[in-house]
Amino acid sequence: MEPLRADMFDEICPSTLNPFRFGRDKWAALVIACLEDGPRRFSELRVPLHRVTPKVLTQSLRHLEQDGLISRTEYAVPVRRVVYELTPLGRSMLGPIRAACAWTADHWDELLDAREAEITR
Amino acid sequence: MEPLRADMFDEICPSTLNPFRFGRDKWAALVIACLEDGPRRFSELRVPLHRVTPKVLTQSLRHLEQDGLISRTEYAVPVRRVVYELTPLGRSMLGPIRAACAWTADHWDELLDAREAEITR
DNA sequence: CAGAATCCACCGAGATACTG
DNA sequence: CAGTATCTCGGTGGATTCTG
Repeated sequence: MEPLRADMFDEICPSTLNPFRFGRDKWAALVIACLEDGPRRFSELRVPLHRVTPKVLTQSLRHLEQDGLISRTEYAVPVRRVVYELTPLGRSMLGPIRAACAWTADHWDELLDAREAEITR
Repeated sequence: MEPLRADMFDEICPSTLNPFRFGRDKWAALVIACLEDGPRRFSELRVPLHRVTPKVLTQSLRHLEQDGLISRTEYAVPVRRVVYELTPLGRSMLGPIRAACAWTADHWDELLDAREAEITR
């Protein structure tokens, strides 16, 4: 599994232009995206989510856990490690999420146009 | 086109249990649902959305309009009427929305269980 | 009828600093 | 390493009252 890139969410995410939201809070969708390829450690998640403070990231992870979408596993040896992973329930969300993302990609220009027309009005 | 029922969204909507959200604000998804079958007047929308104050409903409608998802048309005769309608862009969202709603319906019990397990912990 | 104006409470989110 | 503890601030959503 490849490491997550630091610029994974630069520029566009999260944008208010996107009319779809997943999870309870602002960063939930990005966390889910990070976990698509497999389990990740807290510090691994912090790389692409470097604009999120640890407090807020923890909050988001707790919410996802409370909703049964991710699981949290703690190891003490050889060093302290906490691993987050999509549950089967969380993984089953990926289908509708992909449908929504495809729609957004297809209509991004229209969304942009609508917002820009509003500004110049 | 049938009138919208007053109990259309009673009981469950909007629930924090649902991990999908459409539009920018709390009520956007319900407005879209109301417009699925065709154009509706402001006062028609107020029937199923009776728990939403007119100010907040107007806000939500304005947001949807700014995002190009609905259109607003005003008539003065014979009486004042303002009609809201899904744009083609808004209508094209219905596909992914249905996918998300189907997922939620399929996994509602699991979502409920996860939240309840959290409470008793 | 279709809102606008005003005021207010809450909560999500961020900054900063600290810890088992 | 993986978080907590405070504090703060702004924005969303709601109650109430008023209007072209």
